[in-house]
Amino acid sequence: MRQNTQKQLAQGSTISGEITETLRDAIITGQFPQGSKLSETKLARDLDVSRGPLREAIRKLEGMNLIEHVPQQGARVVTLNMQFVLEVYETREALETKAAELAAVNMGSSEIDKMHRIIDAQSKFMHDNSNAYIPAESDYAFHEALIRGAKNRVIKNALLHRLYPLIKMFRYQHQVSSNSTSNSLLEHRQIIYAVEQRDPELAAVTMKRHIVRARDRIERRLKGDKKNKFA
Amino acid sequence: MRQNTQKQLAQGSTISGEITETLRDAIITGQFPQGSKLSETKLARDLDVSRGPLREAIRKLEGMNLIEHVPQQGARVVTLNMQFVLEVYETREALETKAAELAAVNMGSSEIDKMHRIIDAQSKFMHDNSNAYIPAESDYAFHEALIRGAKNRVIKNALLHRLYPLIKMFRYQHQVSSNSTSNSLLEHRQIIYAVEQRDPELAAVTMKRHIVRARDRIERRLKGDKKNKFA
DNA sequence: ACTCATCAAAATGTTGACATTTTTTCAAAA
DNA sequence: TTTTGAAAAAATGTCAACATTTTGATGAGT
Repeated sequence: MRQNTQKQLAQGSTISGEITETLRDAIITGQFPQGSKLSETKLARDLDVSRGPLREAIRKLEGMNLIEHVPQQGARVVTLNMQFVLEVYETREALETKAAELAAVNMGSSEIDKMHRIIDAQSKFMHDNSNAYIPAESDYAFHEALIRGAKNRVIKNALLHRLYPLIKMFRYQHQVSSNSTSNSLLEHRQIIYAVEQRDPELAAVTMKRHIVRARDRIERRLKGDKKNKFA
Repeated sequence: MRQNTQKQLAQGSTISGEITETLRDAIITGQFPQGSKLSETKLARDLDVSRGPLREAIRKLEGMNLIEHVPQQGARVVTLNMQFVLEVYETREALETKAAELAAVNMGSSEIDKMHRIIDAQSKFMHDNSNAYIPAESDYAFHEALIRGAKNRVIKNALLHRLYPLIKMFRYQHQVSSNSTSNSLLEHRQIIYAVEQRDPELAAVTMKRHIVRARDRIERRLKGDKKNKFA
Protein backbone atom coordinates (compact mmCIF):
# COMPACT_ATOMS: atom_id res chain seq x y z
CA MET A 1 0.00 0.00 0.00
CA ARG A 2 1.25 3.43 -0.87
CA GLN A 3 2.14 5.79 1.93
CA ASN A 4 -0.10 8.76 2.56
CA THR A 5 1.18 12.24 1.94
CA GLN A 6 2.84 13.62 5.05
CA LYS A 7 1.55 16.50 7.07
CA GLN A 8 1.97 20.10 6.00
CA LEU A 9 3.89 22.20 8.49
CA ALA A 10 5.05 25.78 8.82
CA GLN A 11 8.55 26.54 7.58
CA GLY A 12 11.30 25.24 9.82
CA SER A 13 8.99 23.37 12.15
CA THR A 14 8.67 19.64 12.57
CA ILE A 15 6.05 17.31 13.98
CA SER A 16 8.49 16.39 16.70
CA GLY A 17 8.82 20.04 17.68
CA GLU A 18 5.08 20.65 17.55
CA ILE A 19 4.11 17.76 19.78
CA THR A 20 6.95 18.57 22.16
CA GLU A 21 5.29 21.92 22.84
CA THR A 22 1.86 20.35 23.03
CA LEU A 23 2.96 17.74 25.53
CA ARG A 24 5.03 20.25 27.52
CA ASP A 25 2.00 22.48 28.04
CA ALA A 26 -0.21 19.52 28.83
CA ILE A 27 2.21 18.34 31.49
CA ILE A 28 2.68 21.81 32.98
CA THR A 29 -1.06 22.34 33.28
CA GLY A 30 -1.59 18.93 34.82
CA GLN A 31 -3.56 17.33 32.00
CA PHE A 32 -1.21 14.43 32.54
CA PRO A 33 -1.17 13.77 36.29
CA GLN A 34 2.16 13.69 38.09
CA GLY A 35 3.67 10.22 38.05
CA SER A 36 1.33 8.98 35.32
CA LYS A 37 2.63 6.91 32.46
CA LEU A 38 2.94 8.42 29.00
CA SER A 39 2.06 5.52 26.71
CA GLU A 40 3.66 5.89 23.28
CA THR A 41 0.98 3.78 21.64
CA LYS A 42 -1.88 5.74 23.09
CA LEU A 43 -0.30 9.16 22.60
CA ALA A 44 0.54 8.41 18.98
CA ARG A 45 -3.11 7.47 18.42
CA ASP A 46 -4.46 10.54 20.21
CA LEU A 47 -2.11 13.02 18.54
CA ASP A 48 -2.38 11.25 15.20
CA VAL A 49 1.35 10.93 14.60
CA SER A 50 3.65 7.97 14.33
CA ARG A 51 5.81 6.88 17.21
CA GLY A 52 9.06 8.17 15.73
CA PRO A 53 8.55 11.90 16.31
CA LEU A 54 6.73 11.10 19.53
CA ARG A 55 9.78 9.33 20.91
CA GLU A 56 11.94 12.30 20.05
CA ALA A 57 9.50 14.60 21.81
CA ILE A 58 9.70 12.40 24.88
CA ARG A 59 13.49 12.68 24.81
CA LYS A 60 13.24 16.46 24.65
CA LEU A 61 10.79 16.56 27.53
CA GLU A 62 13.23 14.42 29.48
CA GLY A 63 15.81 17.12 28.82
CA MET A 64 13.39 19.63 30.34
CA ASN A 65 13.17 17.49 33.48
CA LEU A 66 9.42 17.14 32.94
CA ILE A 67 9.42 13.37 32.51
CA GLU A 68 11.55 10.45 33.56
CA HIS A 69 12.25 7.68 31.10
CA VAL A 70 13.33 4.15 31.98
CA PRO A 71 14.48 1.84 29.15
CA GLN A 72 11.98 -0.93 28.43
CA GLN A 73 9.48 0.63 30.79
CA GLY A 74 8.53 3.94 29.28
CA ALA A 75 8.13 7.51 30.40
CA ARG A 76 6.39 8.97 33.43
CA VAL A 77 5.50 12.51 34.36
CA VAL A 78 7.80 13.79 37.07
CA THR A 79 6.41 13.95 40.62
CA LEU A 80 6.71 17.31 42.37
CA ASN A 81 6.95 16.37 46.00
CA MET A 82 8.23 18.89 48.51
CA GLN A 83 11.76 17.51 48.53
CA PHE A 84 12.07 17.81 44.77
CA VAL A 85 10.60 21.30 44.58
CA LEU A 86 13.04 22.51 47.22
CA GLU A 87 15.89 20.99 45.23
CA VAL A 88 14.68 22.86 42.17
CA TYR A 89 14.67 26.11 44.10
CA GLU A 90 18.13 25.49 45.52
CA THR A 91 19.36 25.06 41.97
CA ARG A 92 17.51 28.13 40.82
CA GLU A 93 19.04 30.13 43.64
CA ALA A 94 22.56 29.11 42.60
CA LEU A 95 22.05 29.82 38.91
CA GLU A 96 19.91 32.92 39.00
CA THR A 97 22.02 34.59 41.64
CA LYS A 98 24.98 34.16 39.31
CA ALA A 99 22.85 35.38 36.43
CA ALA A 100 22.03 38.60 38.32
CA GLU A 101 25.70 39.10 39.08
CA LEU A 102 26.58 38.71 35.41
CA ALA A 103 23.68 40.83 34.24
CA ALA A 104 24.99 43.73 36.30
CA VAL A 105 28.11 43.57 34.18
CA ASN A 106 26.80 42.49 30.80
CA MET A 107 23.27 43.81 30.36
CA GLY A 108 22.86 46.47 27.69
CA SER A 109 21.01 49.71 28.30
CA SER A 110 18.16 48.81 25.94
CA GLU A 111 17.67 45.60 27.92
CA ILE A 112 17.60 47.59 31.13
CA ASP A 113 14.95 49.83 29.59
CA LYS A 114 12.90 46.78 28.78
CA MET A 115 13.06 45.58 32.36
CA HIS A 116 11.88 48.98 33.52
CA ARG A 117 8.90 48.69 31.23
CA ILE A 118 8.10 45.27 32.66
CA ILE A 119 8.31 46.56 36.22
CA ASP A 120 6.21 49.63 35.38
CA ALA A 121 3.56 47.34 33.91
CA GLN A 122 3.61 45.29 37.10
CA SER A 123 3.27 48.43 39.18
CA LYS A 124 0.38 49.67 37.07
CA PHE A 125 -1.37 46.32 37.26
CA MET A 126 -1.16 46.27 41.02
CA HIS A 127 -2.53 49.78 41.39
CA ASP A 128 -5.35 49.04 38.97
CA ASN A 129 -6.29 45.87 40.83
CA SER A 130 -5.96 47.01 44.44
CA ASN A 131 -2.70 45.20 45.19
CA ALA A 132 -3.57 41.97 43.48
CA TYR A 133 -0.84 39.49 42.69
CA ILE A 134 1.62 40.07 39.90
CA PRO A 135 0.52 37.95 36.91
CA ALA A 136 2.71 34.91 36.45
CA GLU A 137 3.54 35.83 32.85
CA SER A 138 4.83 39.23 33.89
CA ASP A 139 6.94 37.71 36.62
CA TYR A 140 8.44 35.27 34.10
CA ALA A 141 9.08 38.13 31.71
CA PHE A 142 11.07 39.94 34.38
CA HIS A 143 13.22 36.96 35.24
CA GLU A 144 13.69 35.91 31.64
CA ALA A 145 14.86 39.39 30.67
CA LEU A 146 17.36 39.40 33.50
CA ILE A 147 18.62 35.93 32.62
CA ARG A 148 19.11 36.92 28.98
CA GLY A 149 20.98 40.00 30.09
CA ALA A 150 23.58 37.83 31.81
CA LYS A 151 24.90 36.82 28.38
CA ASN A 152 25.72 33.28 29.43
CA ARG A 153 24.14 30.65 27.20
CA VAL A 154 24.80 27.77 29.56
CA ILE A 155 23.10 29.44 32.49
CA LYS A 156 20.32 30.68 30.23
CA ASN A 157 19.57 27.22 28.87
CA ALA A 158 19.76 25.61 32.28
CA LEU A 159 17.30 28.11 33.73
CA LEU A 160 14.88 28.71 30.86
CA HIS A 161 14.84 25.23 29.35
CA ARG A 162 15.38 22.90 32.29
CA LEU A 163 14.31 24.68 35.47
CA TYR A 164 11.53 27.11 34.59
CA PRO A 165 9.29 24.42 33.06
CA LEU A 166 9.33 22.69 36.44
CA ILE A 167 8.69 25.95 38.26
CA LYS A 168 5.81 26.82 35.95
CA MET A 169 4.37 23.35 36.45
CA PHE A 170 4.54 23.68 40.20
CA ARG A 171 3.06 27.17 40.26
CA TYR A 172 0.27 26.25 37.89
CA GLN A 173 -0.77 23.09 39.66
CA HIS A 174 -0.42 24.47 43.16
CA GLN A 175 -1.95 27.87 42.37
CA VAL A 176 1.05 29.54 43.92
CA SER A 177 0.83 33.28 43.75
CA SER A 178 3.90 34.22 41.76
CA ASN A 179 5.05 36.19 44.76
CA SER A 180 3.61 38.14 47.61
CA THR A 181 2.81 41.17 45.48
CA SER A 182 4.13 44.40 46.95
CA ASN A 183 7.19 42.69 48.40
CA SER A 184 7.92 41.09 45.09
CA LEU A 185 7.59 44.34 43.17
CA LEU A 186 9.92 46.06 45.61
CA GLU A 187 12.46 43.25 45.23
CA HIS A 188 12.25 43.51 41.46
CA ARG A 189 13.00 47.22 41.74
CA GLN A 190 15.96 46.52 43.98
CA ILE A 191 17.36 44.02 41.53
CA ILE A 192 17.12 46.30 38.53
CA TYR A 193 18.56 49.13 40.64
CA ALA A 194 21.64 47.02 41.37
CA VAL A 195 21.97 46.14 37.71
CA GLU A 196 21.74 49.80 36.72
CA GLN A 197 24.40 50.69 39.28
CA ARG A 198 26.58 48.02 37.66
CA ASP A 199 26.98 46.50 41.09
CA PRO A 200 27.32 42.72 40.68
CA GLU A 201 27.58 41.92 44.38
CA LEU A 202 24.45 43.90 45.21
CA ALA A 203 22.59 42.34 42.30
CA ALA A 204 23.59 38.87 43.48
CA VAL A 205 22.62 39.46 47.10
CA THR A 206 19.31 41.01 46.12
CA MET A 207 18.40 38.24 43.73
CA LYS A 208 19.44 35.60 46.21
CA ARG A 209 17.14 37.05 48.82
CA HIS A 210 14.32 37.27 46.30
CA ILE A 211 14.56 33.59 45.48
CA VAL A 212 15.16 32.40 49.02
CA ARG A 213 12.03 34.22 50.11
CA ALA A 214 10.04 32.59 47.35
CA ARG A 215 11.44 29.24 48.40
CA ASP A 216 10.56 29.85 52.05
CA ARG A 217 7.01 30.78 51.15
CA ILE A 218 6.67 27.55 49.23
CA GLU A 219 8.15 25.52 52.04
CA ARG A 220 5.79 27.04 54.58
CA ARG A 221 2.87 26.48 52.28
CA LEU A 222 3.71 22.84 51.54
CA LYS A 223 4.32 22.11 55.20
CA GLY A 224 0.97 23.73 55.92
CA ASP A 225 -0.71 21.49 53.38
CA LYS A 226 0.89 18.50 54.94
CA LYS A 227 -0.25 19.48 58.40
CA ASN A 228 -3.78 20.03 57.18
CA LYS A 229 -3.76 16.63 55.62
CA PHE A 230 -3.09 15.00 58.97
CA ALA A 231 -5.17 17.39 61.03
CA MET B 1 11.73 -9.76 2.37
CA ARG B 2 11.81 -10.90 5.92
CA GLN B 3 13.52 -8.70 8.47
CA ASN B 4 16.80 -9.84 9.96
CA THR B 5 16.98 -10.78 13.58
CA GLN B 6 17.83 -7.80 15.74
CA LYS B 7 20.98 -7.38 17.76
CA GLN B 8 21.58 -9.12 21.02
CA LEU B 9 22.16 -6.78 23.95
CA ALA B 10 22.88 -7.02 27.65
CA GLN B 11 19.91 -6.88 29.98
CA GLY B 12 18.37 -3.44 30.35
CA SER B 13 20.51 -1.83 27.69
CA THR B 14 19.41 -0.53 24.33
CA ILE B 15 21.15 0.24 21.07
CA SER B 16 20.26 3.88 21.59
CA GLY B 17 22.01 3.84 24.96
CA GLU B 18 25.04 2.02 23.64
CA ILE B 19 25.71 4.34 20.76
CA THR B 20 25.06 7.35 22.98
CA GLU B 21 28.03 6.34 25.08
CA THR B 22 30.11 5.52 22.03
CA LEU B 23 29.43 8.88 20.42
CA ARG B 24 29.85 10.75 23.70
CA ASP B 25 33.35 9.35 24.17
CA ALA B 26 34.23 9.94 20.53
CA ILE B 27 33.20 13.57 20.81
CA ILE B 28 35.00 14.11 24.12
CA THR B 29 38.23 12.67 22.74
CA GLY B 30 37.99 14.74 19.59
CA GLN B 31 37.45 11.92 17.10
CA PHE B 32 34.72 14.15 15.76
CA PRO B 33 36.27 17.61 15.36
CA GLN B 34 34.56 20.57 17.01
CA GLY B 35 31.97 22.10 14.74
CA SER B 36 31.90 19.12 12.40
CA LYS B 37 28.63 17.73 11.14
CA LEU B 38 27.30 14.44 12.46
CA SER B 39 25.66 12.89 9.43
CA GLU B 40 22.89 10.48 10.37
CA THR B 41 23.25 8.55 7.16
CA LYS B 42 26.99 8.08 7.49
CA LEU B 43 26.95 7.36 11.22
CA ALA B 44 24.20 4.79 10.83
CA ARG B 45 26.32 3.05 8.20
CA ASP B 46 29.50 3.20 10.26
CA LEU B 47 27.91 2.04 13.52
CA ASP B 48 25.75 -0.50 11.70
CA VAL B 49 22.48 0.60 13.23
CA SER B 50 19.35 2.12 11.79
CA ARG B 51 18.68 5.83 12.02
CA GLY B 52 15.98 5.52 14.68
CA PRO B 53 18.17 4.80 17.70
CA LEU B 54 20.84 7.05 16.25
CA ARG B 55 18.47 9.99 16.27
CA GLU B 56 17.60 9.31 19.89
CA ALA B 57 21.29 9.20 20.75
CA ILE B 58 21.74 12.57 19.07
CA ARG B 59 18.92 13.98 21.18
CA LYS B 60 20.58 12.68 24.33
CA LEU B 61 23.93 14.17 23.34
CA GLU B 62 22.13 17.44 22.76
CA GLY B 63 20.93 17.18 26.36
CA MET B 64 24.58 16.80 27.40
CA ASN B 65 25.42 20.04 25.57
CA LEU B 66 27.89 18.13 23.39
CA ILE B 67 26.12 18.79 20.09
CA GLU B 68 23.80 21.39 18.65
CA HIS B 69 20.90 20.30 16.49
CA VAL B 70 19.06 22.49 14.01
CA PRO B 71 15.84 21.16 12.43
CA GLN B 72 16.25 20.26 8.77
CA GLN B 73 19.97 20.85 8.99
CA GLY B 74 21.31 18.22 11.33
CA ALA B 75 23.65 18.05 14.29
CA ARG B 76 27.08 19.55 14.80
CA VAL B 77 29.67 19.01 17.48
CA VAL B 78 29.80 21.97 19.84
CA THR B 79 32.67 24.43 19.43
CA LEU B 80 34.68 25.15 22.55
CA ASN B 81 35.91 28.68 22.00
CA MET B 82 37.18 30.71 24.92
CA GLN B 83 33.92 32.56 25.44
CA PHE B 84 31.96 29.32 25.72
CA VAL B 85 34.44 27.60 28.03
CA LEU B 86 34.35 30.59 30.37
CA GLU B 87 30.56 30.44 30.37
CA VAL B 88 30.76 26.77 31.30
CA TYR B 89 33.05 27.57 34.19
CA GLU B 90 30.83 30.40 35.41
CA THR B 91 27.98 27.93 35.49
CA ARG B 92 30.08 25.34 37.21
CA GLU B 93 31.12 27.89 39.80
CA ALA B 94 27.50 28.70 40.61
CA LEU B 95 26.37 25.08 40.84
CA GLU B 96 29.32 23.43 42.48
CA THR B 97 29.69 26.17 45.09
CA LYS B 98 26.11 25.47 46.06
CA ALA B 99 26.83 21.74 45.98
CA ALA B 100 29.69 22.18 48.44
CA GLU B 101 27.48 24.23 50.73
CA LEU B 102 24.83 21.50 50.67
CA ALA B 103 27.37 18.71 51.05
CA ALA B 104 28.58 20.27 54.29
CA VAL B 105 25.06 19.76 55.61
CA ASN B 106 23.97 16.56 53.91
CA MET B 107 27.00 14.37 53.31
CA GLY B 108 27.13 11.17 55.32
CA SER B 109 30.17 10.04 57.24
CA SER B 110 30.83 7.09 54.97
CA GLU B 111 30.86 9.46 52.02
CA ILE B 112 33.31 11.70 53.84
CA ASP B 113 35.50 8.65 54.41
CA LYS B 114 35.41 7.93 50.73
CA MET B 115 36.55 11.43 49.91
CA HIS B 116 39.44 11.04 52.32
CA ARG B 117 40.49 7.89 50.52
CA ILE B 118 40.39 9.73 47.20
CA ILE B 119 42.51 12.56 48.57
CA ASP B 120 44.96 10.14 50.16
CA ALA B 121 45.35 8.39 46.82
CA GLN B 122 46.03 11.73 45.17
CA SER B 123 48.61 12.55 47.82
CA LYS B 124 50.31 9.19 47.38
CA PHE B 125 50.33 9.53 43.63
CA MET B 126 52.01 12.92 43.82
CA HIS B 127 54.70 11.73 46.22
CA ASP B 128 55.37 8.66 44.08
CA ASN B 129 55.68 10.77 40.94
CA SER B 130 57.68 13.73 42.20
CA ASN B 131 54.80 16.20 42.29
CA ALA B 132 53.28 15.24 38.99
CA TYR B 133 49.78 16.35 38.16
CA ILE B 134 46.77 14.76 39.77
CA PRO B 135 45.27 12.28 37.27
CA ALA B 136 42.11 13.61 35.68
CA GLU B 137 40.08 10.57 36.77
CA SER B 138 41.01 11.09 40.38
CA ASP B 139 40.09 14.75 40.21
CA TYR B 140 36.71 13.83 38.72
CA ALA B 141 36.23 11.24 41.43
CA PHE B 142 36.74 13.89 44.09
CA HIS B 143 34.29 16.32 42.58
CA GLU B 144 31.73 13.66 41.77
CA ALA B 145 31.80 12.37 45.32
CA LEU B 146 31.26 15.85 46.68
CA ILE B 147 28.43 16.54 44.25
CA ARG B 148 26.69 13.32 45.20
CA GLY B 149 27.07 14.24 48.84
CA ALA B 150 25.02 17.37 48.30
CA LYS B 151 21.90 15.21 47.93
CA ASN B 152 20.32 17.42 45.31
CA ARG B 153 19.36 15.53 42.15
CA VAL B 154 18.81 18.62 40.06
CA ILE B 155 22.25 20.03 40.79
CA LYS B 156 23.78 16.57 40.42
CA ASN B 157 22.26 16.03 36.99
CA ALA B 158 23.14 19.51 35.81
CA LEU B 159 26.76 19.07 36.82
CA LEU B 160 27.45 15.42 36.04
CA HIS B 161 25.30 15.03 32.94
CA ARG B 162 25.37 18.44 31.28
CA LEU B 163 28.50 20.28 32.42
CA TYR B 164 31.19 17.71 33.15
CA PRO B 165 31.05 16.19 29.66
CA LEU B 166 31.97 19.61 28.30
CA ILE B 167 34.69 20.05 30.89
CA LYS B 168 36.13 16.62 30.13
CA MET B 169 36.05 17.40 26.43
CA PHE B 170 37.90 20.65 26.94
CA ARG B 171 40.49 19.15 29.25
CA TYR B 172 41.09 16.18 26.99
CA GLN B 173 41.48 18.15 23.81
CA HIS B 174 43.51 20.98 25.31
CA GLN B 175 45.67 18.74 27.48
CA VAL B 176 44.82 20.87 30.47
CA SER B 177 46.46 19.62 33.61
CA SER B 178 43.51 18.91 35.86
CA ASN B 179 44.93 21.44 38.26
CA SER B 180 48.25 22.81 39.33
CA THR B 181 49.06 19.85 41.51
CA SER B 182 50.07 20.78 45.03
CA ASN B 183 47.75 23.76 45.10
CA SER B 184 44.90 21.60 43.96
CA LEU B 185 45.55 18.93 46.54
CA LEU B 186 45.67 21.55 49.26
CA GLU B 187 42.39 23.02 48.07
CA HIS B 188 40.80 19.58 48.06
CA ARG B 189 41.89 19.13 51.65
CA GLN B 190 40.43 22.51 52.58
CA ILE B 191 37.12 21.60 51.01
CA ILE B 192 36.78 18.28 52.76
CA TYR B 193 37.86 19.94 56.01
CA ALA B 194 35.01 22.43 55.70
CA VAL B 195 32.59 19.61 54.97
CA GLU B 196 33.79 17.68 58.01
CA GLN B 197 33.36 20.74 60.17
CA ARG B 198 29.79 20.94 58.86
CA ASP B 199 30.54 24.52 57.86
CA PRO B 200 28.50 25.31 54.72
CA GLU B 201 29.80 28.87 54.30
CA LEU B 202 33.42 27.77 54.51
CA ALA B 203 32.78 24.88 52.12
CA ALA B 204 31.15 27.26 49.66
CA VAL B 205 33.91 29.85 49.83
CA THR B 206 36.60 27.22 49.51
CA MET B 207 35.00 25.50 46.56
CA LYS B 208 34.34 28.80 44.85
CA ARG B 209 37.96 29.74 45.08
CA HIS B 210 39.00 26.31 43.81
CA ILE B 211 36.88 26.70 40.69
CA VAL B 212 37.68 30.35 40.08
CA ARG B 213 41.37 29.51 40.17
CA ALA B 214 40.87 26.73 37.66
CA ARG B 215 38.93 29.13 35.47
CA ASP B 216 41.63 31.78 35.72
CA ARG B 217 44.32 29.29 34.74
CA ILE B 218 42.29 28.34 31.69
CA GLU B 219 41.70 31.96 30.76
CA ARG B 220 45.39 32.77 31.02
CA ARG B 221 46.26 29.72 28.99
CA LEU B 222 43.75 30.44 26.24
CA LYS B 223 44.76 34.07 26.05
CA GLY B 224 48.36 32.92 25.81
CA ASP B 225 47.45 30.61 22.93
CA LYS B 226 45.70 33.46 21.20
CA LYS B 227 48.67 35.75 21.61
CA ASN B 228 51.00 33.13 20.23
CA LYS B 229 48.76 32.67 17.26
CA PHE B 230 49.12 36.32 16.30
CA ALA B 231 52.74 36.70 17.34
C1' DA C 1 -7.32 -17.74 49.34
C1' DC C 2 -2.49 -17.60 47.76
C1' DT C 3 1.49 -18.65 44.76
C1' DC C 4 3.48 -19.60 40.63
C1' DA C 5 3.87 -21.07 35.77
C1' DT C 6 2.16 -20.31 31.17
C1' DC C 7 0.24 -18.04 27.55
C1' DA C 8 -1.93 -13.88 25.42
C1' DA C 9 -1.95 -9.05 24.90
C1' DA C 10 0.12 -4.78 24.84
C1' DA C 11 4.08 -1.83 25.13
C1' DT C 12 8.74 -0.43 23.90
C1' DG C 13 12.84 -1.02 20.73
C1' DT C 14 14.34 -1.27 16.02
C1' DT C 15 14.23 -1.39 11.14
C1' DG C 16 13.77 -0.23 6.10
C1' DA C 17 11.22 2.46 3.00
C1' DC C 18 8.96 6.66 1.63
C1' DA C 19 8.43 12.08 1.82
C1' DT C 20 10.31 16.37 2.02
C1' DT C 21 13.86 19.53 2.42
C1' DT C 22 18.51 20.97 1.83
C1' DT C 23 22.78 20.78 -0.50
C1' DT C 24 25.49 20.02 -4.51
C1' DT C 25 26.35 19.88 -9.40
C1' DC C 26 26.71 21.92 -13.63
C1' DA C 27 25.55 24.34 -17.55
C1' DA C 28 23.68 28.63 -19.43
C1' DA C 29 23.63 33.59 -19.12
C1' DA C 30 25.55 38.03 -17.80
C1' DT D 1 35.05 34.94 -14.46
C1' DT D 2 31.09 35.27 -11.84
C1' DT D 3 26.32 34.49 -11.17
C1' DT D 4 22.04 32.22 -11.53
C1' DG D 5 18.91 28.52 -11.69
C1' DA D 6 17.28 23.99 -12.64
C1' DA D 7 18.15 19.15 -12.05
C1' DA D 8 20.35 15.58 -9.42
C1' DA D 9 22.03 13.81 -5.25
C1' DA D 10 22.07 13.41 -0.52
C1' DA D 11 20.35 14.40 3.94
C1' DT D 12 16.71 14.87 7.40
C1' DG D 13 11.79 13.95 8.76
C1' DT D 14 8.17 10.57 9.06
C1' DC D 15 5.77 6.32 8.75
C1' DA D 16 4.20 1.45 9.16
C1' DA D 17 5.72 -3.06 10.12
C1' DC D 18 8.51 -6.30 12.62
C1' DA D 19 11.22 -7.90 17.07
C1' DT D 20 11.66 -8.14 21.73
C1' DT D 21 10.42 -7.27 26.26
C1' DT D 22 7.16 -6.32 29.74
C1' DT D 23 2.67 -6.58 31.52
C1' DG D 24 -1.57 -8.87 32.52
C1' DA D 25 -4.76 -12.65 32.57
C1' DT D 26 -5.73 -17.46 33.26
C1' DG D 27 -5.58 -21.57 35.58
C1' DA D 28 -3.28 -25.44 38.00
C1' DG D 29 -1.33 -26.65 42.25
C1' DT D 30 -0.52 -25.87 47.23
